[in-house]
Amino acid sequence: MRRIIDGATKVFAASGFSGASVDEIAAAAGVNKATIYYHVGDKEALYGAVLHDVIGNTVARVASLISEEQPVEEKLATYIRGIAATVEEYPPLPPVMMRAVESGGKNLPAEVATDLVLIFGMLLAILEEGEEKGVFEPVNPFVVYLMILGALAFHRNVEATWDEQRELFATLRDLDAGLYGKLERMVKGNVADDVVRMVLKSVSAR
Amino acid sequence: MRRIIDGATKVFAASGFSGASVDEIAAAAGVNKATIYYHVGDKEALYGAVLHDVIGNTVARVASLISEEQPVEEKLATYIRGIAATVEEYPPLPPVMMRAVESGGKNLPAEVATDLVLIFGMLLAILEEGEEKGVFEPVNPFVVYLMILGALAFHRNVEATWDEQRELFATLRDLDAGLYGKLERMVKGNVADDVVRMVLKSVSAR
Amino acid sequence: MRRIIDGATKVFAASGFSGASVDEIAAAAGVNKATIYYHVGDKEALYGAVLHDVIGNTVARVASLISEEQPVEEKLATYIRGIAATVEEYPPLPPVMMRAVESGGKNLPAEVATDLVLIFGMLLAILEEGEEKGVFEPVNPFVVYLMILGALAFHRNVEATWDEQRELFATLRDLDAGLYGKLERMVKGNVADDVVRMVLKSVSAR
Amino acid sequence: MRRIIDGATKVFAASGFSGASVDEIAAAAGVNKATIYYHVGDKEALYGAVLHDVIGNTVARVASLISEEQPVEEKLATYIRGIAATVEEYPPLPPVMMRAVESGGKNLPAEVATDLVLIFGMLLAILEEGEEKGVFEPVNPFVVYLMILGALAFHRNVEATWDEQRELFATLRDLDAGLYGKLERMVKGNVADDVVRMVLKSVSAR
DNA sequence: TATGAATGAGAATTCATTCAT
DNA sequence: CATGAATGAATTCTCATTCAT
Repeated sequence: MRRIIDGATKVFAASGFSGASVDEIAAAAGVNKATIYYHVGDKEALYGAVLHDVIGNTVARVASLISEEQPVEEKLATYIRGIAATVEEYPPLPPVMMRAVESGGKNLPAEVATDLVLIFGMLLAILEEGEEKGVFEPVNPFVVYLMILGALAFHRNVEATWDEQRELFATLRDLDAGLYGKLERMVKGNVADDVVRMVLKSVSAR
Repeated sequence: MRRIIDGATKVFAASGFSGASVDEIAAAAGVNKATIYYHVGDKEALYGAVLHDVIGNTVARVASLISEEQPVEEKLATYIRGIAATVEEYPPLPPVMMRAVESGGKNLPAEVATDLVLIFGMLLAILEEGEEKGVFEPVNPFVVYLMILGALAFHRNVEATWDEQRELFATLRDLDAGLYGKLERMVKGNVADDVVRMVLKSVSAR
Repeated sequence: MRRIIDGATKVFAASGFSGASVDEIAAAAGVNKATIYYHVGDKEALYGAVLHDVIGNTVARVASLISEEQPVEEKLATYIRGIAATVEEYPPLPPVMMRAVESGGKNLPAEVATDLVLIFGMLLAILEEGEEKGVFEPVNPFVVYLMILGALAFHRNVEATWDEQRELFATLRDLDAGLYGKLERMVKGNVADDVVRMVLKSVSAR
Repeated sequence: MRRIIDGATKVFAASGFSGASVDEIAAAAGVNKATIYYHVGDKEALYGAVLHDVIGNTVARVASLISEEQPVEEKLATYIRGIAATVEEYPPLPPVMMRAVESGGKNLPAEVATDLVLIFGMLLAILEEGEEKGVFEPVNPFVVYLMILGALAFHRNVEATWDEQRELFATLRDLDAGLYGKLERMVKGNVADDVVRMVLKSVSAR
């Protein structure tokens, strides 16, 4: 089971739902194709299992990092860094989460929906606490959520493939070497701190 | 040609690159499958043509909205609202862009990479101008770019499919009606203004 | 063992040899798939066991109904009614027998062939006795056998599924309500008596 | 199209619906497997097309043989011989028809149901005419239909596979050489005349 | 005696692509 | 410029069978 989920996670993350083939997944997992069907069910069920595994783990991890005693700003920072860290250690997360949201629930089992709500609920609680304490000003928590996720998800992705795309951006490099260099530094830099700083600034009272 | 691109855009947006079938696209476009090959080339070329059409149009539109005379904060607001408006009128944009970035350049022709850089370049120019004028503080422009795009893209997607997902979130509604109601209001609300406000706040000097 | 045979009979009758899956049979029997292999052997052996069970029982039943003292016409009537009664009580018989004959002996073990010959031999004996006594005229016993079996088997099948097919024959009903009504009465009527009458008439001397 | 239907007819007749593989059919038809899907649709549609072709042809043929001027007994004989002749020239008919009826309409397209009703309607008309003219006595036409079809269908099948089954009946041969010889003669004999004679006798008035 | 797990072989179906017309 | 037909190569999924426990 573990091997199946891990293999599938890798392949789904690399190629998306329709891009991934069950053959490929079986090979990556080191099991027979039929074994996947025996234990998990069809491709869609497998996809759901992967999402639940990946996102559920993220929820657990981030929850464990935040402690009640922290000041609320720190909680928010921890939340962002927690997601960023998971992303760092666990590259498949962003594409998988992006698809989960983006697929709009098609192929999205209830467990996964719950996971997504849970992880959002954590942020909501932090923002409400901050607002009550007068530390944060009223904001749309969903927008904050989307900005954090969007930034981390996109970034990780671009970073991961920057090198492979060297040719793609060759035109740019020839055209405007300065811009190219700047872009490269941004892409390769540590984005988590930037996100923390910007989000904190944007929600803080005053 | 127009019909082919439009049909393909619809199908690619709905199903992604590997999820879309040339048959489906031909049907959506109302042309024979072979005609697509005659005019555009293979599936990858078709995908490139769609991306170029969609993203290129966005670049042009946003560029036309920003005038040199505007104060830099307004330029930034216009930029964000321009992208939001394109998204509003042109639903396929976010999934297409998300997949373009997410696929990490696989199936991504050079033209499209250029488009993506162009649209980022516009933001970069605005942020640099703001910094020079002392209106903005130094930030990682790429992070800003990602936050804007991420928020708008994710949001549009969730909004578009919220109603279809009603069942999925039924558990949540039963569990915590308050949270559910809040979430619904956030999802359905006008997100562009929130993004503008938060981004401006997060980049402004002081 | 009993449970296996019963489950398998049900499934084979419903789907035929290749249409039935061992998984389905195991589920219908309420035993583990491997248990079937342990007790019976492979699918073909299982099929043989089912046929032997079903047809062997029919042979025994019909044989027990016919007594030496009966006049030969009554023997023939008893034979036909015996088969009809078995069919009535034991719906899987006709499809199983039809498939057994129809498959042309593929998957047909020797035991079952013997059963089929035995049941035919009983008819043969009756017809020969009738001929000797001058009650029946010379006929091709095999044709008589086929007519009896064919009529009972087909009928049972059509009757069993008439209601499910209502839609299929809707066109006919709209077209020619009279014919439809007649057909329905024929299908639902007691066919055994009709077969007895017609067969007796067709074989009787003069 | 012709080649596909012919190949499929051969294979379905030999192995039944689930026993037949689309690969095998494609090979028998001498076309690529995908071509079958392009022209006909899935396996079930293919099966329906075969049934319609086979049974529809039978209807047409038998109808063309019967002329209005014939006395009604001859009409009945012609009807039976017409079906027998079709069976003779067109071996796949019986198993295919048996399955059509036996499947109870599952997988049975409306066209085919119509065909079956048509061929039965012809017999019905003959029997009613005979009854009106006082030549036939009242009988259940459906039973007559089933006896004719059953006898011809089973017979053709047993005959076709008698030789292949030689081993199966070896036990019988050793046991009762006389019975075996008789059986063989019956099986190999011309059954159509026997059926005509018996059916005519069983329905005739007096 | 019974079973959960595993698997190689094959089955149905789809798909991107080509080509003659 | 357009299209119906054709196809090789995958792709998803099933199945009969085995085996360690």
